[in-house]
Amino acid sequence: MSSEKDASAKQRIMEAAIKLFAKKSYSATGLREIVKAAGVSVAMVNYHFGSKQALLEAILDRFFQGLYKVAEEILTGDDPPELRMRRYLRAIVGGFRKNPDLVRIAITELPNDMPGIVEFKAERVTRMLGLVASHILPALPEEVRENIRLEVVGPALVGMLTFHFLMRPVIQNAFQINFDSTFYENYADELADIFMYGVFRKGQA
Amino acid sequence: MSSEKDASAKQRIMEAAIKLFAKKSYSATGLREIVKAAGVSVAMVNYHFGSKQALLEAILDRFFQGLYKVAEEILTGDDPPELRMRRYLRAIVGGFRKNPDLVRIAITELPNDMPGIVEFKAERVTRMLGLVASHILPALPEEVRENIRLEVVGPALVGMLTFHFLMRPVIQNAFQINFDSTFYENYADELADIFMYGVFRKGQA
DNA sequence: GTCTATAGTCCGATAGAC
DNA sequence: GTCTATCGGACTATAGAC
Repeated sequence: MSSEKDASAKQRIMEAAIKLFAKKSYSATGLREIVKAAGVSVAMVNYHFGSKQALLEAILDRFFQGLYKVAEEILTGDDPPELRMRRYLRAIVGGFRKNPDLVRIAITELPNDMPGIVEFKAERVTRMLGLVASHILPALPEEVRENIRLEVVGPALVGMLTFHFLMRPVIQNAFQINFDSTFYENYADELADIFMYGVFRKGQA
Repeated sequence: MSSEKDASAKQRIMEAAIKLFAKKSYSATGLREIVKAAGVSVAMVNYHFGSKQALLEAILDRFFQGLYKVAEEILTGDDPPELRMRRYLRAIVGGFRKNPDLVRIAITELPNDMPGIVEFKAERVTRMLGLVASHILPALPEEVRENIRLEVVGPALVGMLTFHFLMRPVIQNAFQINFDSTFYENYADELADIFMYGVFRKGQA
């Protein structure tokens, strides 16, 4: 249990699948490719996860569990909503940086019409946006709140946050830059500024 | 040539492929499914497009050609940059509304590592963001411009604009709303406000 | 828990007739 | 331009041995 090489077969399958799904998409990745990278046999996927689709659901679940956790830790409290929102965006960006593959998979695979996945994903997205809305909206002044359509602002924010990680290879190629820690030093705050000034019309903290 | 039923086989293949790629993704859609919907035989895809991948490239091309056209028509001129930018966002949203399937395909398929597609997509994205930047940035006041990192603001804007169309079925399910013309009446301006106040720190026009 | 072997289906591409 | 037939391979899932 000391190194990743000792990780359980189940864990190794999931790690390999995350890498491959992010790189080539869920449906373009074969089970053979996943188990080869994980060093196990095809039968292990169905033994440990039940099916290829259940493996994808387990991966998406990991992504959303992380989001819920951050939301519940950071959005609560009595600090001004702008401050809590800014901390939240920093935490989200930090989490995305650590797991860009999960972001890619969540964004590219969620919209697809796979039977049984539709309800699954709607439930998770609802819960996610609901957490943010319930903690932040009530603390905003009336005149700001009445001009916000949550069903417009929510998806816009998520798009703003995720698109960079979704398209990172393309953006990197297009701008010829390295996404090192210098790039990310003020990244979350630049996005937070856009959102704060754009939606709340104020950006301090 | 009067109705869509009379459209050429090539056109019918492309229309069917757009619907299916948007619904199920490129790699989850088989040629047999496409040609069945188009009322032709499998051989016609390779005859008219060369390969399944070339069909996808033709679809992505249609999407980007539309974007270039809008950019060149609307971004040019001597009006204040805020005004041109707002008109541009309105036009983009209008175009996306007419072809939500194309947006879905472009966003979900662009990041995938398909050999030969990588250079293709990087070239198009570069050209797209370059058009916007070259028409708008020079007209902005120095103190605004120096605080903008194009490689941050560009993708954030694209994410904000596309995410709604990418996730429309999920959002619809989550918020239990209809995306009718009432929903879209002020939609583009709400996004434009976020962008204007967020990035330019002013939102008139 | 892990394997091998295989069942049964579907894939993209093309040859060749019309 | 359009078709049918078919090739060779890859797919997911599972049965059964250890």
